[in-house]
Amino acid sequence: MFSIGQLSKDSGVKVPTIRYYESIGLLPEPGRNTGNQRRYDGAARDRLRFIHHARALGFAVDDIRALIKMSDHPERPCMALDQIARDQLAKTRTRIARLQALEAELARIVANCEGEVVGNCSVLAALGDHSQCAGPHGPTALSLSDQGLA
Amino acid sequence: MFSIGQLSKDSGVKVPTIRYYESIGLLPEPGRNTGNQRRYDGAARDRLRFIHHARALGFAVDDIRALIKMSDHPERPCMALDQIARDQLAKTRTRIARLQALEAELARIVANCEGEVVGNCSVLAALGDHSQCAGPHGPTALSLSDQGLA
DNA sequence: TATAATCCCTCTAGTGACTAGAGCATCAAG
DNA sequence: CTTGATGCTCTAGTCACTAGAGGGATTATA
Repeated sequence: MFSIGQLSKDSGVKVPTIRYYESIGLLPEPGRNTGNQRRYDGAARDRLRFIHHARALGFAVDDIRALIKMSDHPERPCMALDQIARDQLAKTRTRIARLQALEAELARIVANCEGEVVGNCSVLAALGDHSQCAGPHGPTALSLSDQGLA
Repeated sequence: MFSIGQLSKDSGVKVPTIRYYESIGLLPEPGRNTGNQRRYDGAARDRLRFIHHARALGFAVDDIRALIKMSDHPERPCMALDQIARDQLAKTRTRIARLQALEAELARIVANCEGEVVGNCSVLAALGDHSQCAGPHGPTALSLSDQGLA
């Protein structure tokens, strides 16, 4: 049995984040010692590592909740589980593609700058005039929230 | 002079978002008609388009604020302005690189699945055991907020 | 045993960039 | 003059944390 600080070091998850995970039901409530401090066991550490790894791979908390729920039924087929992972892979690829389009556009904008004054700066001009864009970020092609920015 | 709804259509920015931009000082407060409704002119539309385009390229609101401020001094050198754009390009490239590392890891995890039951699912195993990872998302290599997830 | 440093507790509020909804006022068309 | 769309303000919610206040508990050292 160990303290929340020890668990934090073992797992790489910050102390407030561990408490946050408990508050949203990702981690079960642990036991307490006589001084009301949380005391964890190896199972808690394993689950927290699982959560941390999944978050590091970009899974949403809701996905992780679903993964944990499924892991409680080891006899069932794992199709739904794999599907969550495949969806995450697809989301990641979509994000990469969109960011690459932005990268190309930004590179074009930056390349045109000739280091003069603001008044005739090509960067400002490019930002102000959407029609100069060759890339795929037309008014409807990209939603901001899909860029991983929101 | 046109209404906020018309401005929204012209710019591709939703009505509540326009009001939000005004509330945080990105857009100047427009005039009102006798019924207290906002009335915009072409300059407002141009500025909103500028903001929209910059957001679509991933610039943070604070960056956009800085860009707008600089555009008020057309006689100054545009170095600082270009630097913001170059920083954005660098950020975008960093995000792409990190997402590509995640993509590789996810692809590896998903590829190992043989479609059986949850109990021996390789996806769960891979998520639970960080040490299986070949990629660069070690415990300290990636912070979650740097993935564009936060 | 006393004390100091470190750790832990709960609770509230803040982050970024919006989005949703309540409850009401105004406008444009027929 | 009515009706439906549009507009107004204000509050609260989103996501996944993070920061801070104001205290209590534990542990290491003197």
